[in-house]
Amino acid sequence: MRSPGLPEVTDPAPASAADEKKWEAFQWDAREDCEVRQILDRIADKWSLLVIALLEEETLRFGELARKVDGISKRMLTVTLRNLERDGLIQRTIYAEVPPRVEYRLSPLGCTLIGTIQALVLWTEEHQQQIIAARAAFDAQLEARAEPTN
Amino acid sequence: MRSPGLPEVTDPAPASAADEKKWEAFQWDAREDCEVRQILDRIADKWSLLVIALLEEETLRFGELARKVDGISKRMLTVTLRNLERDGLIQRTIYAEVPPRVEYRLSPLGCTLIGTIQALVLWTEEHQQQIIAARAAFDAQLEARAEPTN
DNA sequence: CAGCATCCTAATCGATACTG
DNA sequence: CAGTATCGATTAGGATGCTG
Repeated sequence: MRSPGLPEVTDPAPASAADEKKWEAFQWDAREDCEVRQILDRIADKWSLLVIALLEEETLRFGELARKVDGISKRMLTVTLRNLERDGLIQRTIYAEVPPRVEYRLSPLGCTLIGTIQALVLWTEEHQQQIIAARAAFDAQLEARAEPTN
Repeated sequence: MRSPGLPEVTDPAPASAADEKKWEAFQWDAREDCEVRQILDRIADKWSLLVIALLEEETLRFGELARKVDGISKRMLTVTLRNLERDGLIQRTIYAEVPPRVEYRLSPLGCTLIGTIQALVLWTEEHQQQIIAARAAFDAQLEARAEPTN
């Protein structure tokens, strides 16, 4: 399903960046195979946000990334980097040295994303206490409902 | 693993919203069980972004959401709505009527997210052509490399 | 060091049937 | 209408071993 080879461009001219208020129409929720949703899934996936955020600051090698992104496996790091590279968000530079060295950095396109990602992570950091509290309250409600006579 | 019951608050005082540049320290990439990453995974998941974006505009019923979010199953819509409700991002109102009616709307906390989500979706819409082109180029490279003599 | 291939488990998700 | 419960299929993802 994620086959290469450019799967049909349904919407040919959406890149008019000028109008900030295209939201009133709000037609992007339509089809499942809509490009926007596919791309959104990619950049918002479990590891991509992390990797982009890290590369936002500095160029990093594969091993450095592996160490910084705690919990990621070599396989998933490879997959994530490949996807981001395929989408043109990061650039991969191979240095022909004796111990192979490969560096990853944000591409110009990727750089246009950092503001948005910063905002998202910042929002999460600033509201995590509220969310944790909300979860606790919700779970308490559930338990109270589950064992009313206990 | 996603057990209820408030799983340990490691970071007790992060809600200082004033400093915009806490990014220089950049310590959020640390532990896998970090709250920020868990929350990020939740709101950035396949359906949550869609649902939040839809509720951003208007209050909607279960069936209306099901129709608007093309491709979602009843199960996933239920799961997504429950998660968002548990995180305190949406509010669920049950009307005791003959044909049951349940309405979902963004909570005040959820409303603080809409700007960020708008930005993310907007970015995707504005850059989708570039990404599609990057993918095509990347795939072409791969194929050229795979069959050099063919 | 970087990273691909393989195997295998665990989690996700969709379809269906049933309930208040 | 608005879900819940169950089951089977699909996929993501981790561990490991091998290559340039």
